[in-house]
Amino acid sequence: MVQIAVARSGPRSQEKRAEILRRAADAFRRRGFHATGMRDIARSLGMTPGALYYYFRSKGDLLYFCQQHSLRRLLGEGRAILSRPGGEGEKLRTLIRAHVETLLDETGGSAAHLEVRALPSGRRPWILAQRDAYETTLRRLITRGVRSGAFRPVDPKLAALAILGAVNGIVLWWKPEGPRRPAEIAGAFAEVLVGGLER
Amino acid sequence: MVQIAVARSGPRSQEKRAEILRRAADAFRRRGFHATGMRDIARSLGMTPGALYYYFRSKGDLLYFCQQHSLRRLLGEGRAILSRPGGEGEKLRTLIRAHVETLLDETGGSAAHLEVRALPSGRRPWILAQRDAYETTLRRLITRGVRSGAFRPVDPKLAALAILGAVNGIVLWWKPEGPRRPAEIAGAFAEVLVGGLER
Amino acid sequence: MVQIAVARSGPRSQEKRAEILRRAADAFRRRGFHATGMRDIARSLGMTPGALYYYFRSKGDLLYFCQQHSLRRLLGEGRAILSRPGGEGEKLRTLIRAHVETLLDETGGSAAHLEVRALPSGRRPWILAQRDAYETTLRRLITRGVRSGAFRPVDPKLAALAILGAVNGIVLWWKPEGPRRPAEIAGAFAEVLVGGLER
Amino acid sequence: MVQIAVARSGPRSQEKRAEILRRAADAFRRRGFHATGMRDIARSLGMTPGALYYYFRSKGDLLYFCQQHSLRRLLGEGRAILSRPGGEGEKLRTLIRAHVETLLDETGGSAAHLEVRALPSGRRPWILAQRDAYETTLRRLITRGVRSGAFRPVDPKLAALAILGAVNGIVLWWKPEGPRRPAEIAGAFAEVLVGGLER
DNA sequence: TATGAATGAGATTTCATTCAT
DNA sequence: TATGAATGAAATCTCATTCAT
Repeated sequence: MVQIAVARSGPRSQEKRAEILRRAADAFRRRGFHATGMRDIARSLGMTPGALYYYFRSKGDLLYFCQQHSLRRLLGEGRAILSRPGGEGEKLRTLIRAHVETLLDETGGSAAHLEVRALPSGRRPWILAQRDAYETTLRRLITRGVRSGAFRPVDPKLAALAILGAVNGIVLWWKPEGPRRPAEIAGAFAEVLVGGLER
Repeated sequence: MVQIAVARSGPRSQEKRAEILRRAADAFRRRGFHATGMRDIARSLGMTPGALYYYFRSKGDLLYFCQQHSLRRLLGEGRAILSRPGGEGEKLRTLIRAHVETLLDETGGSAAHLEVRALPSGRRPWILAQRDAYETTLRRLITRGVRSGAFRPVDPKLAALAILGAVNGIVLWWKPEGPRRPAEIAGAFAEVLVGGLER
Repeated sequence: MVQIAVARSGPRSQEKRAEILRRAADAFRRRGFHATGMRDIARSLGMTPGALYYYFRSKGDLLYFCQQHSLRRLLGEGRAILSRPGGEGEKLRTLIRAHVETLLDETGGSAAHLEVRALPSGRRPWILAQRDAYETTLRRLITRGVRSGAFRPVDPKLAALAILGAVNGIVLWWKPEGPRRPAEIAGAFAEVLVGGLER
Repeated sequence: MVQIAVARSGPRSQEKRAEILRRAADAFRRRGFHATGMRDIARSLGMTPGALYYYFRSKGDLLYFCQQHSLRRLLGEGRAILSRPGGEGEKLRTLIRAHVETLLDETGGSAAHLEVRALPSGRRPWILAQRDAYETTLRRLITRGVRSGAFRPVDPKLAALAILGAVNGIVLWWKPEGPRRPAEIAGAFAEVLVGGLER
């Protein structure tokens, strides 16, 4: 089930596909989609550019599967968190922490879900739908918190966007070799962002 | 004084330069720097691509001056706000509102200051310095608030990055033709983001 | 009569035309025809590129008139030298010295007659004819010297080309600010080319 | 050993690289570097312009490797000649003949070492150094001849430049399809430049 | 006479992609 | 499965030239 994100079209080794996605995601995150060439990705894998096309149809598909992987994981975690018992504040903190840690999880190579504009148009709808679903999950949690009185009466949509912007923005400055560990960042962001909602 | 950002190299009408920058910034914001061609910018101005080079040395320079314009304005406003009397909470709200409105001010054509990676290397240091200066301004305000007891004991650097991520992220989804006015967004973000810091 | 090379089409100040040609020739000599832009020439004159077109039809024409000027002078001197009394050896030495000094005469700005390939096709025949005429003059002098016994029995055409190659090549390395004066070079070349190296 | 000039960066068949260099050198020699487009070179090889970039990084590099090839060969021959026994006059004649034949050797595709100004700045120092080394070789031979009394007391530097100018100038007028064979030209030039014209 | 502005053709170069082997 | 080689479209940029003023 875990491999669904990656498994496709028969024999093509899933491991290799996953490895490629990891490197691609890493490159996209560091340099941006357009500034990253297939050459760069291939070189970082010790392959030739042509070989990548045995595993993926196009550069756009590479981006698509990166984002798919990311979003699937985020959405899974998000829904799991929502369905647990507990107060909205605590749930939201947990969700933000999970989001940050997923984003910065190097081995997962995720975090490429920002450059939606670069997606091949045929792939975009699916990603947008998933992204909306995730945003909806988040918004629903906020709405509940507002209703229950746990949160102040904010506009849930804008609050959700503020939170997403803050956490997604991390990838623009964070570097694995930098001083801050993901958990530290995750905790601080959860505190600052949820504190603003709670009464 | 506003035009300083734009005035350079003799006659080359500043108005035209400003007009070009506006359109370029708009295009960069919508499609991203790499996905925007000189053709696109020229067409939106009713010019030929070559004509742009009469006003700007390169596409990278176009980005540079967009960012310069943006940052100059943000920094000016930021410093002005800090030097006024008042509590840190209120100042921070004002600063966030000003930031959002600057970012979304279409006629200013600003908001392109996100794609630092795409800057020509010779131009990057200046932009990074200005960006750091702005971040420092924000961090300093937060630090003061923490010291004065107005804010909770957060890590000022991470708090600043959370706020900046949230507000800068707006340009990724906001469209002039959408339902929300800049002022509305500005107010909501200020509330959510500052509320999290205040005791 | 002297101005014929430059005077054309009525009022257009001949002085200005001459001044432009001097600068153009200088630029062509230093950087080569293709690497020299109309901008460069205009800037060195304190003009705008457009203004040059008031005086000359095209960049190719600029080259043409430079070469015309050069060749006219060389040919005039060459013929004068030939018609004087004296031995062929001495005449050839004088001709070489005159050629070198003309070539390196900065104020004359000549020496641009090397890049024949760059001439507009309509202008080429005239230049080629003049160049041939000059070469013929030189060849004739050598032929006479061979006949008179002053020179060894060389192939006059190849000998002429050797001499021309040697002297024209000077512009590829000589710089006004360098240590050698034109007269010094002229003398040395005349000696080596006419007298040879061996005793 | 000959291929060292060409061997680089892995497989990229050296034969193809050499073939490209030959054509490029030929085109540069005929039309000049700036007047030769990558299109021209590609067409003469039955390729697309883009394909050239699989073998060479840039047009400037094409020029660089042409010159490198030329200079390596010239320098090798020059040094070999100097180290042989014999009188300076005879050695100089041999060197000039070798130089001319190398220059006009079509299959070698050499002779492009004149347009130093067009070299990419990073490549220029190497070429200039090699060129200086060659000139030094020649100058040294002349100096020895002067000391030994075989040559008249000329300025060795200027004499060397005269000889180089004469032989390099050949490429400006020589065409493979013309009437004179390289050996004929080589002999005549050697005779005139070493023996002079006068008896 | 000269300028600011613009044009349009062309140059080099990049890059995702393909394909025979 | 993978590679070397090649393609072709597009991108940025340059530059001689024109033209209204």
